Amino acid sequence: MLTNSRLAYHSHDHKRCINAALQRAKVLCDDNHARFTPIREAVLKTIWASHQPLGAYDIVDKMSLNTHTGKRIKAPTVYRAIEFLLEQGLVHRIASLNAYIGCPFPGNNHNDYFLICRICGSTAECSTESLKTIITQIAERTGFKVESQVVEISGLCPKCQQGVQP
Amino acid sequence: MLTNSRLAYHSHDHKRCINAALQRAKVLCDDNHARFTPIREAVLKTIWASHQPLGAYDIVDKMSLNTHTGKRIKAPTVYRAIEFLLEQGLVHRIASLNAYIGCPFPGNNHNDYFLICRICGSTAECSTESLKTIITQIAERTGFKVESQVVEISGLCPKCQQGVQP
DNA sequence: AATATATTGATATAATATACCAATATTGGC
DNA sequence: GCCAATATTGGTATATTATATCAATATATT
Repeated sequence: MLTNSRLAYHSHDHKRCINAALQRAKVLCDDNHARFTPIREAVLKTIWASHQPLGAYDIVDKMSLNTHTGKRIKAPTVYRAIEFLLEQGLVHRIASLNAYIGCPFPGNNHNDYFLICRICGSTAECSTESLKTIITQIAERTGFKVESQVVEISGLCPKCQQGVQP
Repeated sequence: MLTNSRLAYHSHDHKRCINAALQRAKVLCDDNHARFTPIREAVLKTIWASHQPLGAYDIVDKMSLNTHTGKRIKAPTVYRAIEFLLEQGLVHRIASLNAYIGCPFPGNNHNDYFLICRICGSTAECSTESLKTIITQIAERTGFKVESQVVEISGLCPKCQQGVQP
């Protein structure tokens, strides 16, 4: 099983997460002959600022702060960057939150699901064949052909179970 | 495993689904000392008009048509009814579609997931311990405590796999 | 019947997402 | 390098989904 839950739910040097994500993104886009433009990079960096999913307008706000100029980045620009990043598998949409989170292992076939802490919001991604297998088996018993899955688990992360304030 | 996939994906007398759902709702609300008012009943009936999840504003539109008066039902009224029906477990929200669907077996503990046909939109609900068990096991390996789950599977229903137009 | 509580009506507005067209930047063929 | 084709971004408007608020009405409780 692949997961970033140790990073998502425990203290760590998050700058390394960000740098690694940006580095991976560069390589992956290069491989795909896709253009990793400054705006797309900035949006990805903003999303990776934490392990908590970020709404599109949160991204708009954070990026507008960072420009230090009068120019505000507009929603369509951010949504277009998100669309690109989703296509490249660099971010995921969390449907139950209307929010976006960086993918810690892009390029993998996405049998993934998310663990979303109800208290601190930190979200880990997990990827495992076994869940996909079970889902496919159950679905196919009814004659349904699985194409994609949205699996979002809400609950308490290890820290928040202990009453540790984030 | 509990599922309504046979009804959702095959020809049947849908009036019976509607009547059964409304009847179950009456009983369940009665048991819970919750008021199954005319508006709540009308919203539930509208949602049960098909096996396809319905957006809140679709419900608004359909109900306004049905009144035959000048009075349009307004969004907040519908959302309040939906909120009530969600609390009673009579309908579910499909997060990936921002839409609502009737629960075919309310009162059960909800380890459920949804099979959503990409073509015709028809959606079946399934409930099985095994999925919940797997999810809980995988999550707890990382120290995460599961509270609730959103599992929405997209793909092709039996009919649409055969190119049958809905 | 009188009061408290719950529900609905009505308006406004928040939050999320997309359509559209013009302007600019980048790529690929020559 | 230059030009045309394509992709990206800027900017405005608007669609879609959801909630806040307060008044009016209906129901339940005593």
